[in-house]
Amino acid sequence: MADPPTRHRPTTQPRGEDARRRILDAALELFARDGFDRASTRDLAERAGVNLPAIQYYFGSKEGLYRTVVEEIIHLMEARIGPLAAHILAELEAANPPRARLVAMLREIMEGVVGLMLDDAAPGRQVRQKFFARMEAEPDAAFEALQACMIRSVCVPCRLLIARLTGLEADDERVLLRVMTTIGLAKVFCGWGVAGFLGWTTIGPDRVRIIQTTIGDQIEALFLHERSTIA
Amino acid sequence: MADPPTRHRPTTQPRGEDARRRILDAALELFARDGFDRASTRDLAERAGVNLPAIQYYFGSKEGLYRTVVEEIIHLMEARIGPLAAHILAELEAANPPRARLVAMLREIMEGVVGLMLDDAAPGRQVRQKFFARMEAEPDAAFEALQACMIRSVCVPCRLLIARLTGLEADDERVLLRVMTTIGLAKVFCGWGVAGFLGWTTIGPDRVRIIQTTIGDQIEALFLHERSTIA
DNA sequence: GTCTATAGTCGGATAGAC
DNA sequence: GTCTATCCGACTATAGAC
Repeated sequence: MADPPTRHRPTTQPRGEDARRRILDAALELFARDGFDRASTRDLAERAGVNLPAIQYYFGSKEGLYRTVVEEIIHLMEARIGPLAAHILAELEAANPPRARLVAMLREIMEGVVGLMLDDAAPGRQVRQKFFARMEAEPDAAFEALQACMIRSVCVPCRLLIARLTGLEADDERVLLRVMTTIGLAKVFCGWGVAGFLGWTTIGPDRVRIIQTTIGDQIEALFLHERSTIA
Repeated sequence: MADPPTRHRPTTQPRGEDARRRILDAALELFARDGFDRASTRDLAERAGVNLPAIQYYFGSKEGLYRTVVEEIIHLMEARIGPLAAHILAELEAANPPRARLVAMLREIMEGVVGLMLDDAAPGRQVRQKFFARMEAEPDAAFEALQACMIRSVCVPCRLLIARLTGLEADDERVLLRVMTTIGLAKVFCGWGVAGFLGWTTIGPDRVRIIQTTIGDQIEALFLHERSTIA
């Protein structure tokens, strides 16, 4: 998995850019479905409607293509939940929001995560879910950036919010543990279980809303009252 | 690592079973670390201290060895949390336990799961965690049995308990959603984040206890009061 | 039962024509 | 930039001696 920096030619030619795009789309789907190893470059080229060497030409190597795919996922994540995280950090630094507002922000960020993961939009929900699952199974070098993105956009704001809500220091172990469980409330819905266990074949915007409400309500139940300071 | 020179002489008595066992141990570790595809039979044979064809001899094929490894994991799970699940089901059928008892049982089963996953005992915690993560990433045929085991031992009891606690039917969608979030409370600790995010290098019995308490306390906060009937 | 040697296959990468 | 044909390494599995 660690080849030297290849000569990776991202030239922006009209005809080339189209082939490049098609390879990227096919790779996103195939890597998610089969994983890095099982996805063969032959199958990939066929699906993309290009010839085999095109992969080496545009991305240097199979792994170069893989890294590019992961980077695309990261950009999607960053664009969707990055601004929200930044806003929360700014608001926390500028003022000392009341308890209800802190809980609302916590709700917002966790609902944002599942909204992003379960949204049946462009690159396909199942693809994203598979990629997300693989991130945990294979602590790949390419995935470290994705993990870092999640920590920056989700864990850090979540941690600061819970520190305020519990009245503990941000690096207190109890805060970290509650960050984990709070994330867990939403994270279960990012795995296989959503379709399988709930018996849902599709997840429309209405069902996303139901899940978000479920998570949000429980966050309120856990944090809205002062009692939670003890835990 | 290497056994003392006392029985260095291969008298070919239990030699077959011994080799089989060593292959199985090496496979458990290697499949967890590298996954099915990346783990090569050559590496495996070397680590197990046997020759290459021994794998075909004892397990028929690489995939046969893989299935056997997964079955071992399933047996471990079944032995640890199966009896608890059976007991809960029996108690629910025989009587109508008070609210506090229902919550206690819910606590017990979720704490049992993380206890099993994080216990630094025999086959190694990290191995189990990796296998668990892979189960989600690769909906393998061999893993379906493991998923079925988890549903039978965790999801079903959890579902019945939450149905009683909320006063809803067991197949109500709201019950299923709360089963998901409740499992989520514990499931986050079965992934990579435990060591990484919490900054722990090892997880001793004391830390397992802390995690269990965290989860249990929040289950109580969510279910102990009648308010939860609304969600 | 154990081992050496090898068969047969597949997949990633490359050379070089167009 | 695109393609055909090919190389080469790695892998699983097996044949057959001991």
